[in-house]
Amino acid sequence: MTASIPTLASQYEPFATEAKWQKFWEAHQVFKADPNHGGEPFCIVIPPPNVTGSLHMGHAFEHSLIDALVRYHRMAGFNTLWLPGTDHASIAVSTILDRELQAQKKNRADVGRDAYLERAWQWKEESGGTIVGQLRRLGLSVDWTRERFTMDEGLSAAVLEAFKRLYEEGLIYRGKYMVNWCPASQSAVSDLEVENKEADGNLWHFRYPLVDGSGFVEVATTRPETMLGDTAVAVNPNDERYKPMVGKMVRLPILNREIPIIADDYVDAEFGTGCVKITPAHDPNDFEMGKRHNLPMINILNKDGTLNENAGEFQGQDRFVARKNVVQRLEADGFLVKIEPYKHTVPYSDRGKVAVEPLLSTQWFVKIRPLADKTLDFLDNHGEPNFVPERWTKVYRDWLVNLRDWCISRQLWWGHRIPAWYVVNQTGGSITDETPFVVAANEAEAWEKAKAQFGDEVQLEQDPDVLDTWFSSGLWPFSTLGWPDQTTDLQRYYPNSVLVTGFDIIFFWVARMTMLGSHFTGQIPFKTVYIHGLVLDENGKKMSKSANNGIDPLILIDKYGTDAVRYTLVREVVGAGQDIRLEYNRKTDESASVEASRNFTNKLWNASRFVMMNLNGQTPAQLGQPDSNHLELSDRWILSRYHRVVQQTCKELDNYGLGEAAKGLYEFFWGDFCDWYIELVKSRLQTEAEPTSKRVAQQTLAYVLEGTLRLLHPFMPHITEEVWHTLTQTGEDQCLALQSYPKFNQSQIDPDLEQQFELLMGAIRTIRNLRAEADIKPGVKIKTILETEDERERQILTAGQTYIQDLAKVEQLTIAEPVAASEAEAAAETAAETAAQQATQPEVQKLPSGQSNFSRALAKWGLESYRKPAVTLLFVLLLVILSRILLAIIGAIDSLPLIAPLLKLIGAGYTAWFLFRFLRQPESRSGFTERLDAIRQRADRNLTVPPTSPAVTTTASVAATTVTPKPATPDLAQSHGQLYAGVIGTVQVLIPLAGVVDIEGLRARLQKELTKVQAEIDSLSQRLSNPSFIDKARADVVQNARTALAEAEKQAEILTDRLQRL
RNA sequence: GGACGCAUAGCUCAGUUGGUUAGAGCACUACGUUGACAUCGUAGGGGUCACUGGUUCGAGUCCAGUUGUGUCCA
Repeated sequence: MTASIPTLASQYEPFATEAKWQKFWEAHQVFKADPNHGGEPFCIVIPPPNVTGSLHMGHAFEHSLIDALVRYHRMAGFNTLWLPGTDHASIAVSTILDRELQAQKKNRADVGRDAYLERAWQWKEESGGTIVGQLRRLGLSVDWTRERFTMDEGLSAAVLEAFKRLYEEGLIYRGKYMVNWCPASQSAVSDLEVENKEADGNLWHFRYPLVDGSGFVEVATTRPETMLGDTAVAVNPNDERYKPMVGKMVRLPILNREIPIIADDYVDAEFGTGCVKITPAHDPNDFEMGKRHNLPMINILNKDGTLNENAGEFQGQDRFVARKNVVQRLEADGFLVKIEPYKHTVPYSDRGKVAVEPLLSTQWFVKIRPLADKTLDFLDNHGEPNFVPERWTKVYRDWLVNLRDWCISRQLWWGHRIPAWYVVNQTGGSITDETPFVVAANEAEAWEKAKAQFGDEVQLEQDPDVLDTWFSSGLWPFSTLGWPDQTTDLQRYYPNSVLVTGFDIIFFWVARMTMLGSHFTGQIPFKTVYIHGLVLDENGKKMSKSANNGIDPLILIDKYGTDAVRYTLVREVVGAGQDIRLEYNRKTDESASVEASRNFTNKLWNASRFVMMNLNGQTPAQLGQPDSNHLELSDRWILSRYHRVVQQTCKELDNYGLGEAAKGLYEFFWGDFCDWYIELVKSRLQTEAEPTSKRVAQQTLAYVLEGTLRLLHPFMPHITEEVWHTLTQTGEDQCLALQSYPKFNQSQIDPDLEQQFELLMGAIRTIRNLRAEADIKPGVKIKTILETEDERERQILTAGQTYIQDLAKVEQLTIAEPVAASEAEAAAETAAETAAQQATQPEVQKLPSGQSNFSRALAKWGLESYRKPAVTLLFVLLLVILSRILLAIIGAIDSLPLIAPLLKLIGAGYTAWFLFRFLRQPESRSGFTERLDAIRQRADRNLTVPPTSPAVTTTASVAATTVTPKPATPDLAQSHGQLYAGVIGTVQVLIPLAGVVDIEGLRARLQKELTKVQAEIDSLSQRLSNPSFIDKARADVVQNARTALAEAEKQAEILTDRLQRL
């Protein structure tokens, strides 16, 4: 595949690119896992989205995180599988279909089970198709050949097998218990599908008369209509007030049923009147009490929430209508004591959005304790699974400890039908609570079992109910891999490596998987559980359907591109588990944070364009790795930064620091690579540039860009794939997604070098700052003097002088040792006197002590590579000859009286002129050291050295229009009018200005800086004068403080000096 | 009522085992269209680190409490 040529477009256009690579990856089965390949397995199963419509931002977020992890591990050499699929979502889909029927004034029964299921499958095809399309649009690196659905053939077989085994082991039972009844879906729901909401209600107080006529007891309730099902009144056995009444009977108003007063520890004597009405069929606590005291359990509700025949005159009324009527009747009969407003929590059905009723009914349950205990054992004794962040372990554990038996039957049609067949001929042809049944993996087996048990004449009917969806999703990590068969996939990829999911699902799903997984496979289904936060809306609210504040990821993808959206979501993550907030403008469908990511993709695109435009059509492979023998300062710096970011990125990714990794790459690429390195190498890429230097720059650019594309690939797969193909010119046989992830090379990381580079960048920033302050036009080239007493700083600045000149637009750069203050003053005073002499007698300042030092510095900075021995030799020879001739001439005419001084002067002047004329010829970096040598030789041999100027002048090499040696600072100040000044480290930055200078502005700026520095000096010296600090703090901390103080004092000195001169 | 988070620049958030003068992106101000990028560049302004107390030579960071806010559980 030929990638488009990026030089054509100056803006990245994501849509064609994304579609292209999504198609490519899938067509070439790039992500198809091969269990027979080598490599440590890395497997993640997708948390299957419900087939209830479309994906929301939470899915996009979760999938972006998973894909980053998966792509990273694949590139890092793991045998990687990411298995996609969807969940049938029994209740959710049923709710949708029931509403659809309701709109047609029909119900489930009207259409029949078969037609209903046909419609359900049709819905699944539509919604599942939408979702799978959206997954593709996200560019996920899933293995589509292994796509699963919770109700497909294999998974259904796994569900039946699991049910059968649990039943045979006595871990599934059928019984009549209190369940949460949802009148909307007319099904039982599990504890988890109930949401408790606080509501303003009332506490109704009633009087129940004692049968013996000795008075009343007063009870209170929030659900008055349940009194119709009361079968007792309970008090605390230790409650002195009621002790004499225990055992007596009261007459239940309206129904006139006689019910007993019982004593039970459960009753809180302090609450209300201390007397509690007991409705065993409609309250979980009352149910328990009812069992303890053998009370009758009277159900007063129909499945749809209306009252049944046990409600007497209220039969057929809706529960809320009946509530009013019951109260009215009690009031009329004189049993109502009072009504007080009361805040209480009401259980609501998560799906049906109506209040659920506790109801006694016959259901299927999983006996949870044995499963939970086994899972707890894995957690407590083996530390499995490992939660990231760790704090979720406690939530998970608490929940496992407090679990109650799990109601798994749902009175719905869409789902896995419970594999129990009732022998209905035993109970008159219909299913009752007492009908015997057989559990089997299929109907044939059921017949076989039933016949064996009940004879050949059996009549069977399968349980009409289906299983809770979580029963099948609890098997997902292994059922998708082929369980119960011992498939190659199962052996290779189970247990999974990581489960990535939201904390809201720990209870629903994670615990189900660990319980079922540990039971059926003897292993926790995943090593690590990575819990991420939620995507909050622009107001920090949880996105939900009911609040209607969801954001469709596709709207943002259409606007900014998939990579931008994915990158935004991942980048927002901090640590792990924290919620992320997505900026979003609902009026314009714009998001500032996604726009920032889009800009980043564009930056990546354009920087890559720049690099490719400057490689002369060569690929990174053709260019080869950066030639270590010819690396320049900036090359070694960016390579050091690059390897550092490789190291950091891998470390972060290994520890689930996805957001940090993404941010680190952003900063490296935009900051280090684009803002600094590319700017630094621009001059080396010109056609007239020195070929070796140019080639090394190209090699380094290509190498770092190619590596960065790999690093970024897990976060922005499409654009990196596109650019990588163009850059490397590889065909269809390869793709970035399957390249290896970069590995860092410790030997390339040079902290010392990076620190030195900080000084250079600081100097550049300071000069730019001064330029801006002094209102110097961006295009204007200026003169700049950098002064520092620190020889090392001078060396660093000298080594990077072309960088300073290039990036700060400096035409003439002087790096010098400052003169002492007293000397400066003296020099300033005598400036006028010496002016004439200076005008006629060019001066060259003394070079820094010892050339050998300087040479070593050059060697250290890698500049020695630019020495051209032959040229040097030739040059030195020329100088020697020239000197000899000059000396000979001078010597010859020296004998003549009076003329000697004049000739000496002329000779010196001529020498200088000649040298500079000559020096201008071979101007290039290679002439750098030679020129220094020349200046030094000349200074040593022929010229007088002004005693007041012990400074070095290293004039600009390439861009200099003049190489006239500059006088030392004070004189320069005199000759140039005013100086604009700043400080970085202990380097004084001076910019001579010809025109009018805003003295006050400069003074204010210097003063501000001085105040800041002074504050630091105060703080540091205070600390250092504290004996206990010196005593107790770590030695390096003390040393750092001393160094910092010294530097601050130097800065203060420089700034004070400057202020005085104004 | 219990548990777990969060509180740092106008906004969204970083800030490693306590150690220089607390950072980034967005927004804002000024200048700039120099042949990668205006979806850009350069520079700048902007913070009593929620509050109170404690530990420490030293606290945004650790401890206790208070306030505000969010989530889960009951």
